[in-house]
This record gives sequence, structure tokens and C-alpha cells, in this order.
Amino acid sequence: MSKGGRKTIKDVAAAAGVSIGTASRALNRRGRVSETTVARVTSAAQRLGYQPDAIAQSLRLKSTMVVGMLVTDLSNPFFAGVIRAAERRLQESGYALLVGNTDNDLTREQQLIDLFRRRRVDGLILGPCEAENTGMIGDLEAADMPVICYDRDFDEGLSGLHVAHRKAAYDATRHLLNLGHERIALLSSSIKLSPGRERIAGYRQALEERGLPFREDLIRAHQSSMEFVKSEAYSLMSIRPAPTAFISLGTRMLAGTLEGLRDNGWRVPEDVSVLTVGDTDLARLYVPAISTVTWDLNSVGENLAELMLRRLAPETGSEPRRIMIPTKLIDRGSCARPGRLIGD
Amino acid sequence: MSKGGRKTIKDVAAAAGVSIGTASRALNRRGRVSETTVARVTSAAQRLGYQPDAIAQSLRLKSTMVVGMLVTDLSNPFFAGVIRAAERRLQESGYALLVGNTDNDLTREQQLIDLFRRRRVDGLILGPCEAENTGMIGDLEAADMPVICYDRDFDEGLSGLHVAHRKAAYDATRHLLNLGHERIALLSSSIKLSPGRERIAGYRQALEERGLPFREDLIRAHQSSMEFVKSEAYSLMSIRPAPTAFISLGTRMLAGTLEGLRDNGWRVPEDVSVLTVGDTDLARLYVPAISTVTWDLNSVGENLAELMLRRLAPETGSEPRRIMIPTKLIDRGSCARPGRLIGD
DNA sequence: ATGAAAGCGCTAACAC
DNA sequence: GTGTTAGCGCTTTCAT
Repeated sequence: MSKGGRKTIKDVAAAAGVSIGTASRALNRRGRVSETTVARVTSAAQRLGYQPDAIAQSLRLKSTMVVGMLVTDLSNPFFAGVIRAAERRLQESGYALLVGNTDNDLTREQQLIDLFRRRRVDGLILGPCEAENTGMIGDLEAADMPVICYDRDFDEGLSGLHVAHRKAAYDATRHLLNLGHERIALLSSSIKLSPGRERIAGYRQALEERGLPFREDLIRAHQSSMEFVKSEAYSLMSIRPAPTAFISLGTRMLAGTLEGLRDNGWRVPEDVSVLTVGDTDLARLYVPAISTVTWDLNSVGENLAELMLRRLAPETGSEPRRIMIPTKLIDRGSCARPGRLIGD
Repeated sequence: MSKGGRKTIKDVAAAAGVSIGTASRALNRRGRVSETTVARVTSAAQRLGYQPDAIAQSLRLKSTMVVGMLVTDLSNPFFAGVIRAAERRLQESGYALLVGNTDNDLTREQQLIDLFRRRRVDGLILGPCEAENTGMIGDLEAADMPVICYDRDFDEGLSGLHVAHRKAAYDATRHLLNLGHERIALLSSSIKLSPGRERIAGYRQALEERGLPFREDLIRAHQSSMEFVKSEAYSLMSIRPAPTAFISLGTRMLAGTLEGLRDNGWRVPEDVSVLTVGDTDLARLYVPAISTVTWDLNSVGENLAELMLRRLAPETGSEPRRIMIPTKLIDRGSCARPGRLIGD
């Protein structure tokens, strides 16, 4: 028995009275092995509590059975839910998921990618990041690293998944327009990149279809510090004539918006309508409950895993695939016809 | 250059005109190497974009530089925050964090532990799990696997961390007692194990210090399905004389409790006081904001990482350490003196 | 100071 | 069907 109490295949082979090679074949049921030896080896392994060393296997087989995933912030419930689902699906197929936080920093993202490559992950799922470096993804694929993109731009020839953010924002805006709103404020995280850019586009499209102007001054896009959002909400509230509805894009946005409105004494939905994109506990349980355009986090995670597994098993036929996750509007009563004009 | 475009140390050695062994020593600055060769090798490595293969290193050095962590549910914001902080601290020291979800299932937990062992993680951080198997932890340590426990029972001789759940519940209960409440309902996830058991103990202690009876019928302990919590809240509301205050232990509990109260038309805090253990967006932004006893997730994560790093670096002096994370009460106005008796 | 060689634990190619 | 051997990429003796 080898040092450290850990049994190796050598111990198993010895215990079963066969050679190392035979033991390996028996355990993996590969090649030609007699049923009797399979039985002897298996039982010896069982008895010794043998567990193959995944590191040695990885070195030999050139596959770690680990998939890496990068998100901006693991503690954002939207990512946490997706990761959870992806991990589960991957685990079913024997893969582990290694997660890294980029903190929305391009340098950190690159560091993590290098780290994951050093660790020889079999594939990489890349979530959205503040800045993008499209060339980098091509480089990875060129270096034989399968990449699946998630809410992030990517070239033809690659696989990836997008939530239908454009449609989500479009539907949200239309919902408010249909109620008669004409000045709809928007709070978003970043408008330069997917998914923020998509959302603005949807918002804009809905307005333009009604012949309403797209007003920059009704839009605020920032990092999602809660205090910051609140002050942006204040600033929007001071516009005259005042906006009659607020759309918040993203969890953190909603919290700041609601707090801002509450502190100013604006009631929802009597004084102002509120709609959020992305559902949360807060939206569900606020009084009144906040209407939302949302989507299924589980589905996102499972589909990401599925895309990756497909890339990892070339025989499945690996032409690139793009998945679009649909969104749906849940009406909860935080939106009403525009009421009395505020501060006017 | 070896296959797949990946440079190995062999390529570097060749490019620098030295042997493989020398290249290794130069890159790691270990043993006797001349400064000039160090320079030659380093620049060759740089030029080729060489990255050492972590798998091969692991096999040789018997250390993967990976720490495993098990929690019941990654998408629970409490765990997500802790993981995030732990990951960051570990990464500073060159370790990666591999996370697994147990789904509160003992079997799954054991499977994951086996999986992590096969992958040769250098250490294991074990979060709370519905059922416990204290022997298992001893087995792991006996098999040379460093374990750090988190809100979970563990024997002398091991290191671990606990949030001061008992004190948290004690403080919460005292706060309500001081306001004049005598019938305080409690909604918890599980009362059999840490941390649920600790919390009940704190609640009980506070009551007994006031000479008030500990009433089983005011306590509900269950898995945290939202619908279930709501129905438990209903049941508590129908007791006569009715409870005048509710303590919810855990995030999910609060959501169900608030919904139950709202559906029944009980106003907070006029009709009933509410206090939650563990702060969340929902508690902060509900109207009225919900008072809470909370603690610092960052600190939990960092301390867990610190404990693990200490165990992993024996020279630091590795006598077992126990860390207790303090809690603090944040009063937000969801608690008031008991009002009119409801339904009585 | 450097090169040659052994070996971490495993699988696959090749003999028999 | 089974044993022997090479080798994955790296670090670390041990000679020189």
C-alpha cells in the first residue's frame, strides 16, 4: 500500500493478483478482459476502498472533466441561480464546474482565463463582462479551448446563449405605453454592452413605434451601487414634467429605485408606475408587488451546460448553436394609468 | 513543439538550449542555477507563452491547489456571499475554490466528498447539512484531508467557524420581550441541527430569563418551501390568544411570513411585530423595513479561507482554532409594542 | 551549475 | 485474455 493511506491501482492489482494494466482494463471495462478477472479486480477495489486518482487520469487522458465559468459576481442571485443549474447538469455528465468572479474587470477576467487554462479545464463558459475583447475568444478557440458565451457578443462559428433582453425591454416598455405613459424613465447597469445595449434598443424601438421621442435624459446607466442608483432616481424624479413610470433593469436597480421613490413620498402605482426586468424576492413581496419581465434561470443554466456538453462530445455533431431564452411579463399591479402630474 | 499548440517545459528547455531539469529549476528558482540561465530560460518561456501544466504539477507535487466547499444551496444569497469572499481570499494565495451543492441531502454530500477526494482537493470546507455524520469528518481528517467546518458540529481538535446564532436569536427575542411581547412565534428551517438548534436555544434562554414558558406550539420548523412557510404562518396566526410578534430565521422564512401576514390583513408593526435573523434586500426594502439581527458574510468567507490556509501551511503553527462571528441587531421599525389583540 | 534519469498514478499500444 | 512497457508534463534526486 502506498504512502498516505491512499490506495493506488497498484495496490488493487496486487490484491487481485493481476498486473496493473489488467487491473486498469478491468476497472474501466475496456479492451479484452475475462469476466472472472473483472469480478476479482472489482471486489479487490471495493475492499480496499480504491478511488482512481483523477489527477493522474487527467494527465494521461488530457481531460480534467472540469468546466470553468466566469461571471461578474457570484453573489448576484441571477448568476447564482444559473450556476446552480449548470453545475447540476454538468455533474450528471461527470463534469465539475469551477467558478470565478471577474468583478466586471477585464484584467481579472483575463487572469482567470489564464488560470483556468493552466488548470486545463475542458471548456469555458464566459458570462457578460463590462468590457469585451472579442479577439480573446477567438484565440481561445484557436488554442483548442471550447468556449460557450452567455449574454455576451460572439462571432459566427461559436456557440452561445442569450436571454432575449431586447424583447424583454420592448415588452416592458409597450406594457407601460399601452397604459398611457409617455415619459418612461429607465435605470440600467451599462448601456454599452450586451445585455444593456440590447435592452436600450428594445426600449427605443417600442417608443419609436409609437412615434415618441427617445430622450437621453430619461435614461441612467451606471454601476449598480445602491446609493448611486438612489441618487439617479432622485435626479430622474426632479425632471419636469416628471416621468410617470420607471423601468429598472436588473435587481440592484430596483432596490435603489424603490427606495428613492419611497423617500420622496411617491406612491406606487398611484403616483408612479414601476416595472422591473428580472424577477426577485423583492419584486414579488414588495407592497405593491412589482410587475416584471422575467425568464427562467434554470433554463439558462441547463442550456449553457447542454451547449458545453455538445461541444465537448464532438460526435454529437458540433455545428455551432445559438440559443435564445424567452422572457415573459408578469403583471402584478405596480403599473397603472398615469395619475396626477407630480410637482407640476 | 508538442501537439495541440501547447508549449511544454520541453519546448522551453530546447529554446533556451538547456536540459529539462535545468529549465524547471530556473523557472522555479529552486536549487543551484546561474543567473544567466535563469534569464535565458525565463525569456524563452516568455517568448513561447509557456504556462506550466497545473495537472502535471499536481501529480508530481501531490497538491492541486484547489479547495472544495460544500453548501446546501449556492443560490442562497447567504452562501453566495460567503463563497464569494472565501474564493477571493483563497485566490490571493493561489488556491482555487471548487463549490458543490448538497441540496441538503446527506447522500449527495457524501458523493460530493468522494468526488472531491478523487479530484485530490487539498482541503474541504463543509457547510451545514440537514443530517450530520460526525464520524465522516473524523475519517476525512484521518485520511489526511484537512477539513474546516462552517456552522456545523465538529469535534475538538478540528478547526471551524460558527456564526453566533444562539446569541443572535437571544438578542432578537430580548428585543421583542423588552417591547412587551409575550407570545413570540418562531419560524425556522430545521431545529435539530446547527444552526437551527442553537437559535432555538437562544430563543428559549431569553424567554426563561423572563420566566416565560417555552411553548412548542409557537414554533414551526420546516424545509423552506415558500408555500409551506406561508401555511405555517397562517397556522400560527390562528392560535388564540394570537402571537404578537414573529421571528423568522432565515431568508426564505421571511418572504413566506410576510406574505402570510399580508394576505390576512395583519399590518406591520401596528398589528404584529416582525424581526428577521439574517439581513436581505427584502428586509431592507419592505415597507416597513424589517428589523434584523445580522452578521458579516464577507467576514465569514474570509475567516473560513484563513482557517483553511492555516491548516494547509503547517509551519504557521496549526493548533485547531474556533472562530465565532458576532451578530448585531439593526432596528428598522418593524417592531412595536404589542397592539390590539387580534381575533380575540 | 548542469544533465540524466526516476517516478507521481494512470491508460493504451504492443507483444505473447 | 494478460503482462510488459511507454509516456502524459513536471520536479527532484543523483552524478558529474
